Amino acid sequence: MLRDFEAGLLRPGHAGQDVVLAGWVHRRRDHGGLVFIDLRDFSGIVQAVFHPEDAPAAFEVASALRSEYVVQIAGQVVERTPETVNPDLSTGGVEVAVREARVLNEAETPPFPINQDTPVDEATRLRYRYLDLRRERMTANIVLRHRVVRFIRNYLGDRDFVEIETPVLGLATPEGARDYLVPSRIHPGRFYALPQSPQQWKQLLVVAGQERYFQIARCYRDEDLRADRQPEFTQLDLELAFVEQDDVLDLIEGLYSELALTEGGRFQTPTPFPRMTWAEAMERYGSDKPDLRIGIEIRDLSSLVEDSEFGVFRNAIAGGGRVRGFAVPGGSDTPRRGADALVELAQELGAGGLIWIAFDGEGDLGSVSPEELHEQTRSPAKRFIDGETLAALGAACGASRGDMLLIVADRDEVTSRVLDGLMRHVAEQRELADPNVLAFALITDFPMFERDAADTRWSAVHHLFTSPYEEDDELLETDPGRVRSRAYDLICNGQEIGSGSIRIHRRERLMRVLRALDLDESEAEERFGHMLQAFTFGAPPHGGIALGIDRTAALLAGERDIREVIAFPKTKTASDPMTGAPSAVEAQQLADVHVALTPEAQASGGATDV
RNA sequence: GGCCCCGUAGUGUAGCGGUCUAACACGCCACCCUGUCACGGUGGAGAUCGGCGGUUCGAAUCCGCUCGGGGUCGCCA
Repeated sequence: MLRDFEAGLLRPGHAGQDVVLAGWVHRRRDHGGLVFIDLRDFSGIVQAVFHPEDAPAAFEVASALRSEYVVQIAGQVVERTPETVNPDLSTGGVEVAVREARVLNEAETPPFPINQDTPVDEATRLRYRYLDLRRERMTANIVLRHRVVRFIRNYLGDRDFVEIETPVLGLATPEGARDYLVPSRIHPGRFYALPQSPQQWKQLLVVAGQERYFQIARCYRDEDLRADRQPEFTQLDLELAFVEQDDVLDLIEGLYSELALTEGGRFQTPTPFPRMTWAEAMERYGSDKPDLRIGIEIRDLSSLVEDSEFGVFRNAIAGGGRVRGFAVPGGSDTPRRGADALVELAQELGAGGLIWIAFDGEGDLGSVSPEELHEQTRSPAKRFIDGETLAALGAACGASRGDMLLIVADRDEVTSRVLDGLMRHVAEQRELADPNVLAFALITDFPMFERDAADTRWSAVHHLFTSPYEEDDELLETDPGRVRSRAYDLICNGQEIGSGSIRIHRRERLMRVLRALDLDESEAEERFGHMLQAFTFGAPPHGGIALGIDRTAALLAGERDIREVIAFPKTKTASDPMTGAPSAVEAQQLADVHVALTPEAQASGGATDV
């Protein structure tokens, strides 16, 4: 070994010991006649002192050191005098009096500071990712991610789960996300697809008698990216035989609450996790992944205004819609311009408009007469709404004076989307969500089907193998939109963390669902024949869930962007500025796999000639 | 694929038609400094303002295209 001790572990108890350390020059402080080096290794930082009298040769070396040089030093651990102790450093009680020093490698001046957490352009960070990862915050994030995965493996291993790998080269499927395709050399014109998730494999493993399967699985989707989306990402995938919905939910709640306790100690994590149906979540929050930290709920105000002379309200109700809204605590301080911006946001989200009602003053709404309340309230709809109604609307939303109501009148689908968007917006603006809280919840009973983008046919909300509620079975043929499924999500702080379901394990039932989706038998046979056949050989009832490891790690690291917990992420255009991937390939490589480029692809730099 | 934002020394920013011969901080280089720890002091080097084209007497600044990065909608069963 080039060292016999780690820098970050030195404590006053080691005083007097001779140690050899190796690491990077984190910072150099040259006092002319005395040089301090902060020596950094994976374990942390310790101060090394170079005295010209005590070790002239080492002092010479120290004078030549620069940031990120790699050095080896030998010297004695010395307890610092009280006035020179550095309380900000875990090793601040000691320093190393260097006797010998050796440069193991020199370093160019880094393109951005390694020794401080300053913002740096994302592309530059990725181009020098190995330097970016040297920074303390990133090092910690990567370690945290490791700890998260290790915790999961231990937790599930302790509960008799078996980790099983599934193929990366699989069958392409037309539905769902776009596949990453891999051409076959041996089979001209045929392609593998990289897995979007191990969904079918895990069900087949349960059919295979693996009653408790899990995998930390890499998944690939060729779709446009976001801050919380990468072309390749990692799921905790798991599946169990002979379980019902609550068994899976209990397992996930146990796993995540203990994970948060162990690796997210700086967060407050309320337990048990609230469970609510999709319908309840949509009613109370307008979202299937509400941020429960915000603490605001949507209320149905229709009955208060159904006789209103205000056309906006009356027409919405007459058209089968409702009037819904919520109170923004302290929101009456919103300036006119801010209110206009909210109206604009509501329209962008698809609403015809937005009624805002600002109750000025303070105290209960009832502390003044309805007439006075009306007078002290600002709202563009004021002349259509009398004082009593204002008070009633406010009361229904739990508002006091000083608050502001945001009200939308339309079909539920619209009011939910708009109010959810508005709620997130004002919560962000007003910092209503406590950053020190992890507010998990489990959402159940998702609808089974939704209209596809073109609104021409029904498509599965979760996936094809999700089990509908038996009691909704007759709706499969009559009213598919009302069929509820045994699908569930784990959410946290307004984000979906994972999603799963109890599966259909009988062939006839699967065929019935496929028929509801207008898939005929031969088509189904072609695409899912292996699954349909597997189900004929005694498939046990089963269910599972898949959870986003990247999001989980980001949440526990307090990071917004999953790129901060991925060692080598890709940019928004799914490229890697460091390696240059994806790249053109030699013409021969394409020929080997029987692939020809379109003229457009060639023009944009496709293959290179051999 | 649509919409929006960003691109100025190594890094982060300022400048937003002429006074820019482009400013500031950190970093870098040199010298000084024996107890600092975001050490301090003095001096210095470093950008033709992402690229191309246009408007203008004059462009970092305005316009178009393009490249790169980011956000968002679509998309992501």
